[in-house]
Amino acid sequence: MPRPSRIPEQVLELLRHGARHAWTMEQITSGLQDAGHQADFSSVWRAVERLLRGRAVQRVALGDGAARYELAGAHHDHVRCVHCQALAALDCVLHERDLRAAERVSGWSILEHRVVLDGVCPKCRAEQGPEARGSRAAPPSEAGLRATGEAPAGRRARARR
Amino acid sequence: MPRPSRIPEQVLELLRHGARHAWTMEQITSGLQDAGHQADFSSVWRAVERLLRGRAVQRVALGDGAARYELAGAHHDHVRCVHCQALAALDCVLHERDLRAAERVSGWSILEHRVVLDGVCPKCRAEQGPEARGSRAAPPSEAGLRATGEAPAGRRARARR
DNA sequence: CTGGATGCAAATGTTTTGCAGCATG
DNA sequence: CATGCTGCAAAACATTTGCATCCAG
Repeated sequence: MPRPSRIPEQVLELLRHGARHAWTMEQITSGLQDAGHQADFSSVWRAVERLLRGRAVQRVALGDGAARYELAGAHHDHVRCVHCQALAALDCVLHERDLRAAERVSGWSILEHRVVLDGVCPKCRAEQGPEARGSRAAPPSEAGLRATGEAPAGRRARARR
Repeated sequence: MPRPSRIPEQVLELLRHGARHAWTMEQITSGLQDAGHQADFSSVWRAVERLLRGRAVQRVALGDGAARYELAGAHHDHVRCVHCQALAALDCVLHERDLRAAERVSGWSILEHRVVLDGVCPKCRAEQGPEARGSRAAPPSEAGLRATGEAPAGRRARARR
């Protein structure tokens, strides 16, 4: 084989021990660079692609237009704060029996699932007021669709989409 | 008011009666054009944005890099075939009680949820073989990650991401 | 007239690929 | 000394915005 393919390992290392649940490609790249590894974006991209194919990493779409990657296995779902865009992991909220039921009803075989919840984090609920609580159906105006705050853990500057 | 703002209405009409569950921006645009409406992409984009703000339409991320839009309300989850990329709607598989439980455990207020299941549609399971069934954890090689087939209902030519 | 909607074009951001070089087995 | 990983650059895509224009009120 050619070069010992360090980047995939470095990516795994980062995903295992980094302080984040789901990483954008850019976050992975700069994460590696911060760790002292010289890593080109496209090399990282290809490494992640390989890891995806090898089922070591999975892609999650949080609905904000940026693809995130996280370790496969240790399954967890995600909650995103509609105010500050904070992201947290949750123990799986979808039960096997519900998946089985869905299989029976639909006729599909279900292999994986990804759940993204939109909500309000405890911090924002405390700060920005209790009016964000409870109203599950249709909040009055357009609050939250274009959240203004910034995420705690340094997300990208521009809130796309 | 200015021009009678026909595009948002046309978009809603399309989403209500079109033969699709979730539409990409491009699908909406060409759908309107096929319906005889002259619709510029950016005008459609802004119309959808308005509909999003007005809570008439919601965005769903299926994880393939293209944002989809669908009517708000009539909530349903999505299953996507890892072989042929077909997309189907499912009755909600996530129960209120599980959401409440997640709220209690996490301390977040949960407003919305989006579930995307990956699986194998009945057609592909019949055609491409039963080996795709059952193996929930880690399929042998890399089957499905780069599905080769094309979706039944005319999806875009290139399978991006 | 006025203000918002529209169309066209271009900017922005992200993902993906082409290609040459190069380090290991 | 061939293979497949790397890096750099650019292409391909998708999303978003600027701006002049247009039109119902």
